[in-house]
Amino acid sequence: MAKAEDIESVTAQTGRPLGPRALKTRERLMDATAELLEERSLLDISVVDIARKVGTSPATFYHYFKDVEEVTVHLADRAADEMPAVLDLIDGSWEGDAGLARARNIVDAFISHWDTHHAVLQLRNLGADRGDKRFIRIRRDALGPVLDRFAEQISEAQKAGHLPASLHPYIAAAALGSILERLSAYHKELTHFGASREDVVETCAILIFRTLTGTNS
Amino acid sequence: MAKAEDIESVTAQTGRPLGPRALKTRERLMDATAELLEERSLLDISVVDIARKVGTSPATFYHYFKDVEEVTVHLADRAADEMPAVLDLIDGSWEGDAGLARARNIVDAFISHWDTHHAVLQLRNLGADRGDKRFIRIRRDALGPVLDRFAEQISEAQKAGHLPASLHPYIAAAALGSILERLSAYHKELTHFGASREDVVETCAILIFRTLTGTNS
DNA sequence: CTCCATATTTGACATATCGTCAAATATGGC
DNA sequence: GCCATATTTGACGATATGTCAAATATGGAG
Repeated sequence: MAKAEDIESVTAQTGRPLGPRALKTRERLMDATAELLEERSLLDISVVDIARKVGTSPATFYHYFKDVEEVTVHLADRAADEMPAVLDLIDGSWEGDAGLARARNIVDAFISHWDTHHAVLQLRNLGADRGDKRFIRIRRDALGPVLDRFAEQISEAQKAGHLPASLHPYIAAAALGSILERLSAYHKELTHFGASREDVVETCAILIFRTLTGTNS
Repeated sequence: MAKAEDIESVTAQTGRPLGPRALKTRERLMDATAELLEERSLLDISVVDIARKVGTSPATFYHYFKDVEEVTVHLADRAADEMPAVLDLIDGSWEGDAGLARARNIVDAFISHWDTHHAVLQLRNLGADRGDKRFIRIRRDALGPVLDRFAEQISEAQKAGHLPASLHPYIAAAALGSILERLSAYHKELTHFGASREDVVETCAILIFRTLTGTNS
C-alpha cells in the first residue's frame, strides 16, 4: 500500500529528492492550488495564478509539478489521509440500534469529509472514472477498505437469509458507497427541498443499515 | 419547463438568432467538442483544437460560444433529451416480479445513457455540484421527474407500513438516483472484480426494488 | 567566519492560446 | 445579376505555456 505521498517519492520533476526549503515551497504551491479550487473551477486556474498567489514564478511551479492537474493528484492523496478515521467507525457490531447509530456516524463522517475536500474529491472521481491510473489508485486506497467491510457484512446477512443470494456483495457495497459519495457531494442542494442535513444523515443511515443487515428496524 | 435548446434561444453571442448555415456550423462545433471529450479531458481541449477539427477559425467558435465550458452546457442539454424514454420505464406497477423487472430496465437504461454520454454527464454533475446554475437546471430537469416518481412510490410503501416513517422520501429517492448515476459512471471498473454488467444491473435493481417497496422478494 | 558545493529559484525566451475587432465573403430573395 | 444581411475570418495585442541556462540562497567543512 505504497502511498504517493511517502517521503521518498516527493521529488522534483527531475527526480531529485527535495530538501527542507523545497518541501516548503512545494507545500505552499499545493496550498495555494487548494485555495484557488475553493473559489473557482480547475478550468479557470492557471499556473501563473498559483505562482502569483505564492509570490513565486511559473518556472518554480514547473520545477515541482508537470501541470495543475498533477497538483490535484497530490491534493487527493492528502485528502485520503483522513480515511482511516472513517474505518474506525465501521468496525464493530451492526446488530440493532447500535448498527443504526454506526451507520449515522459513517454518513456524518463522509459528509464532513466531502464538505472539507469537495473540489478535490470531485476531481479525483472525475479523473478515476476517465481511467486515469493515478486517481483510480487513490480512490481505491481510500474507498476499498470501506467497501470491503460493507461487502463482508452483506455476505453475512445473506448467509443468515436476510438478503437475497442474487445480490452481488461487492456491487451492493459499491452502491452504498455511491450513496455516501453522491449525497455528500450535493447534500446542500437537497436542503433547498426543505430537507436538513440531519434528514440526509438519518435517511442515508437507514438505507445503509437496511442494506447491510437486511433487517427492517 | 423551458429548455435551453428551444429554438428561439439558440443565438450567437450577440443575441442574434441563427440562420440555417450558422446552425449547421454551431452543430459541427458541438459535435467536434463531443468527439474530443471522448478522447481527452476538458482541460486538454482548447478552442483552437475544436476550430481546427471543424476546419474553421477560433473567431468562428467565439461567435457562437463564450468558451468551451459553454459548449458542454449545450451538450448536457442535448444528452438530457433521452430522459423521457427512461421515464416511460418508471410508470406502472411496482408489485412483485413486475416491479423487479421494471427496476432492471431502469438500471439498464441508465447505464446505457451514461455509457453514451459519460464525459458530458460527468461534467454536468461537476458543474452542478459546484453551484453552476446552468448545470443545476439541466440536472434537475433530467433527474427531477425520476426522483419525483421514486419519492412517491416510497411514500406509498411507507403508508403501507413497509418502510420506516423516519425515511425522508425525497432524500431516499435521491439516494437511489445516486446509485444509478455513480454505478453507471464506473461500472466498467467494477468488472475488474469479476462482476459482469449483468451483475451490476441485477444487484442495483434489487436494491432499488427493495427501497421502493420495502419488500424482500 | 569564509568559502564552496549544491540546492533552489528565476529571467528570458520561443511558442501557443485567448478573445476581439473591423473587414471580407457567402447567401438567398428580389 | 444585384444587394442587404448573414456568416466567416485575418490580424492583432494580451496573456499563458513550458524550457533553459544562469543567478542566488543555504548550510556544512575547514
